[in-house]
Amino acid sequence: MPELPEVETTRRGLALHLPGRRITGTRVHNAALRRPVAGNLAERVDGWRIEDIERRGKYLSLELRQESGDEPSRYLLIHLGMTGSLRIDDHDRALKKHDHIVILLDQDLKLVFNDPRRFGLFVVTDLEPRRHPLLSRLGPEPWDRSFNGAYLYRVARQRKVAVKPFVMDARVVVGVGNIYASEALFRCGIHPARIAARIAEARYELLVETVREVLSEAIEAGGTTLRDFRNAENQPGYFQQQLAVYGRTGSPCRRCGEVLRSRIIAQRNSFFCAGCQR
DNA sequence: AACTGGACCTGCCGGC
DNA sequence: TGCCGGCAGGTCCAGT
Repeated sequence: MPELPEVETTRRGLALHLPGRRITGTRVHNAALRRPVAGNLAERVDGWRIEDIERRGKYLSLELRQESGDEPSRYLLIHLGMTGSLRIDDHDRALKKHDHIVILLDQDLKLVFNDPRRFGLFVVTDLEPRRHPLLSRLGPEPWDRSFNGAYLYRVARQRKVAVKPFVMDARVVVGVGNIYASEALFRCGIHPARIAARIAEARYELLVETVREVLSEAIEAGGTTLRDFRNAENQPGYFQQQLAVYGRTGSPCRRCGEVLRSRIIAQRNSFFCAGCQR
């Protein structure tokens, strides 16, 4: 489900409700996520106040503080995996299938983590998120100045992989998943199977621009809803209407009319126009 | 160091 | 109608 735009959409929705809320309890209905949820989650977050919610790559971090104030912060690191979602509900609203974790809040609210495939993560830590092992080796954010054509060109020197898995590698740049990799590469005319080391710096400059463009537009549209993505207010995203290649195998390219193709690259289905992309 | 394939899960869709 | 295979938005790890 979520790539960066869907995670950012979720963050923005939660940011309207969570800051200032006090955690009054937790319910773990199924701890078997990609890693088991800490058995002592309740005692580690009970009574803490949610200070802020941030995003790093596809991770969300909730900063928690004690009411007293001078203790260091504690954090909930949350990853939505392929099918995860977070929503705010009224306290007594019934749970749904795959609602694995519930964080009870004051003002009769609750934060609910739902994840059918359970590839997501729900981690409590006293480490600053950027120092946590899950996040410490992440590459730049797409809008960081350090993410530029020269950087991509340099990093690609020793890579023999195709450019699509290259830009989907979170150590290279965060947030670009299977949908937006295909879309960005289409927009800048780079063939997804082209070897990363065989792309000129100028074309990488272009790729940086189109990655930013596609992600920004998708955030504007509230993300892409293929099957089940919902934001924190339970509304779908609308970017799927603007997808130029993803999931459009066999349809005509909107730019040149050629029939769009797909093929598996590095175990992931990849969509492109053989006429527009080299 | 970098790449590959497999593992982790459930739901849904199409074909028979 | 039901069963079965294939596929799905993401990482992570072991083996090479």
